[in-house]
Amino acid sequence: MSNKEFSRSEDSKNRILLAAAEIFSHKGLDGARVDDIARSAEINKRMIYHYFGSKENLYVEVLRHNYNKINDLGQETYIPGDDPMENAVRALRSYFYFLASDEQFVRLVSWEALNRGRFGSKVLPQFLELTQANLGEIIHEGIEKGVFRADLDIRQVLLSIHSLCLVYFTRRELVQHMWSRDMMSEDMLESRLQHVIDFVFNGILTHREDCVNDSN
Amino acid sequence: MSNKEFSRSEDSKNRILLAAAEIFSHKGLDGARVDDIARSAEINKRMIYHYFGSKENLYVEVLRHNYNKINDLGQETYIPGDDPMENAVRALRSYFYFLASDEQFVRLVSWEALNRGRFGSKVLPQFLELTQANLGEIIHEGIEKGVFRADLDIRQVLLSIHSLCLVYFTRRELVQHMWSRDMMSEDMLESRLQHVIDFVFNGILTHREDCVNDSN
Amino acid sequence: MSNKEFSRSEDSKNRILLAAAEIFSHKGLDGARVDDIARSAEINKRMIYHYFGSKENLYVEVLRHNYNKINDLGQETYIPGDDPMENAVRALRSYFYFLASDEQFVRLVSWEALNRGRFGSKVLPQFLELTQANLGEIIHEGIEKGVFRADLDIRQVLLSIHSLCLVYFTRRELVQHMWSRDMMSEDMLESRLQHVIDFVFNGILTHREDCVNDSN
Amino acid sequence: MSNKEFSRSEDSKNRILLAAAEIFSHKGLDGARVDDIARSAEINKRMIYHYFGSKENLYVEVLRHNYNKINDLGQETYIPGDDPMENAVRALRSYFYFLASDEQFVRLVSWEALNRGRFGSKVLPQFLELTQANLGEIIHEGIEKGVFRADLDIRQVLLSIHSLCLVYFTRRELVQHMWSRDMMSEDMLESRLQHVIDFVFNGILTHREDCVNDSN
DNA sequence: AATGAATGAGTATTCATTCAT
DNA sequence: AATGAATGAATACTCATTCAT
Repeated sequence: MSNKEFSRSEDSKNRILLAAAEIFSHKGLDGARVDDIARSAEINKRMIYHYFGSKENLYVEVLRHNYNKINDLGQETYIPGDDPMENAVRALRSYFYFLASDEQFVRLVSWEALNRGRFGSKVLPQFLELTQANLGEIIHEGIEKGVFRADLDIRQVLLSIHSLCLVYFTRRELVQHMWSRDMMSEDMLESRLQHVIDFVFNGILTHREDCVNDSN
Repeated sequence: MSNKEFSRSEDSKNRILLAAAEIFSHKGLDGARVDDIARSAEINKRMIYHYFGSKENLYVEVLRHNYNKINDLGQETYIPGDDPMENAVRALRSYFYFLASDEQFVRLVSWEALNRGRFGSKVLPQFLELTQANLGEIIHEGIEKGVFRADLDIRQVLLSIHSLCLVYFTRRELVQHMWSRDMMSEDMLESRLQHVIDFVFNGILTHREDCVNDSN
Repeated sequence: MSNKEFSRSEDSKNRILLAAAEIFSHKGLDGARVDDIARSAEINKRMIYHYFGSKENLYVEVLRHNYNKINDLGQETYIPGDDPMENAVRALRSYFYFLASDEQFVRLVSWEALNRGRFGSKVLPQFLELTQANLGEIIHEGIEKGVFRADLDIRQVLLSIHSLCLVYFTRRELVQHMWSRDMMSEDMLESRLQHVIDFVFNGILTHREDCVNDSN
Repeated sequence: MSNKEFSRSEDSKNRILLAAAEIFSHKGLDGARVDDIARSAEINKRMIYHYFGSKENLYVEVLRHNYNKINDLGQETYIPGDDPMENAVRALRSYFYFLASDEQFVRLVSWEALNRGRFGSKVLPQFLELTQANLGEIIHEGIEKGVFRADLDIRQVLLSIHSLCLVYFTRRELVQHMWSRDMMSEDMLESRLQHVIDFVFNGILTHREDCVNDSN
């Protein structure tokens, strides 16, 4: 009984976690209601306390579960000997589409930022590090190989790339309202990504193009 | 008699607004407590309802009050005949330091984004437009004068610039934890701004510099 | 100054009383709001406390003021030597139209009944006595003259007449809904009154008619 | 298991309803306090909101519950072929003693009348109709059989009978004060009922009984 | 392992009343 | 005589959590 793939209890616990993740991501810790989570998980409220002890604790578990998603990310995009630019583009694309695909993650991370890590940040590993360790190395390599400018502060660059990807999703509603386009359509996603890549490599000044165009 | 500098009631209303802004910005709408606001404003809770009707309404007024801050911003930085780059740098600097100086604004806007404009976005003008109308025109002008690349999608550029400035503040805690420096110190602020400016104009690729160097 | 017809203060006091009467009559003591009364009287709330001391006290004054209206009633309808039936009809008509004309009175008296005289009945004279002292004597006289049945319990008759008139007004809404006619129109009022008179004198049995018809 | 006589929740819900009925009937919607109801029902206040949603809603349920009592009334008093007068007396007696036995009902209905059906009348069927459909038919039948006068407006008669019964209870306190007798004693109740019956059938004029044409 | 019912401490909101001028 | 601003105590309603089974 206990060694089925998923015991009944594992299943319940999971249902709670998924329902909670969804609701916390939409409403935040303070806005979420334990009753709503229970209803959405189709489970008795009491079970939440049985498995997780408290709302706060459940929230932390939801965070942990989401932060783990990052581990699945980006490792496979790095091809050791390859051109740093190629590697960077792959990493960037991988990160961008990860954010695009997982609204829940993006929102949870944002709530957490606003709550100044009331819970998550103290208990959990800093996810930014995880995210960008990879990209950090690529850039470092690119600088060493002379492909990227030597005067760059890698941390600033990482933060900037992070920003360029993230805000497209965190301010989606507002921007959507201004652009009146479906910002999550394939087209729009891809053009944002292209813009970001271009922006990261070229900036906005004209004379660049003279140099870069031919190599492009 | 009634038009003294500030009537007593104006003063009370203001105290409430300021206290509320501070608390809402820290805890969000759901996390804030009316009692805390009253205590912080050193006023009877009843007056909050007298002047604002409800917690929600008070929140909307706080948003309105904050969004208005943008109007005071950036207009004076634009010098008509000047070099678009100079104008852009000034606008960027002005926006960056506005965000740096007003944590409250940054946080309120972020809560609002997460709440998908539960209140603000319906009632209030889209603040992003206001913010960047200015910068938008500068870039447009820059493109026409051939200073900026003609193939730019201005909206994407605006969003990118917005992102590069904003995230430094919205993720301050997390980044601070990684960089272990006081991110709000004059030094750090200025180097972030320099990075952003440089990033916007030059991107990260090496060869640019070769072209740009002479003009630099 | 103080011996004008109505000093300013008298006027304010009156405005409060009238506004309060209207609001108490509509919403009852518990449902009425001091703020509403002040607003309706176009006076500062503080004045209510100045003149009346408390909401409860104001309510009592409103009751007193209304109960006094009864004094203006019915005395003039009684013609000493006249046929008791004529006198009774006149008294009945007078009472019925008094109720018809003064919804406020009817409602206040009804609230008071439901509140089991939480205030009014202990402080104020029993208005039923006042109302019907007159009619009581007429019936008494009618019995002595052999016009009315000798076996009547006058108190029961008075209560019955009172009921027949009153309920038409106290249940107006409900009845109106069933009858779908404007129950306060001249027509409807008069036919109710005629019914009551007829009912009081004749009851509903047929055989009466044999006797009465021809004389009619 | 779940269909025991009364599940625990049914029992709680019922306790709330009964306590609320009692308190609402005494104090009205505005005068009643949710805390009092909870205390009286010996239950946690929260359960009131769990089962009924709001004070107002609970009030409506109390009304519904009370209005339903009418359904249990009067049907069995009607004997098809019987003398209309007998049937009428039975119906009248049944209604009169129903009111006598259920102060709660009488008071709730009265509050509702004063509140002009703020809630009840919109949500619930018109109870007057229900009450008197029965009596209405009896009178109709009586008229057809020539027992009751043909010129009667049945609706007026119904309202009159209603009035004669009702006011004895709605103005109980005031009348009691005047009559100084226990108006709810068996004796007094029965004599009021006899008076009403007599009054309805005979009115107050003398000649009727003898069929006294000549004195007219 | 699971559940329906219950709870106490909180939380927004309202109200009659009073203060300062 | 009058007012605008302020207050404390209540009041309706909510929420995370626990009890009994």
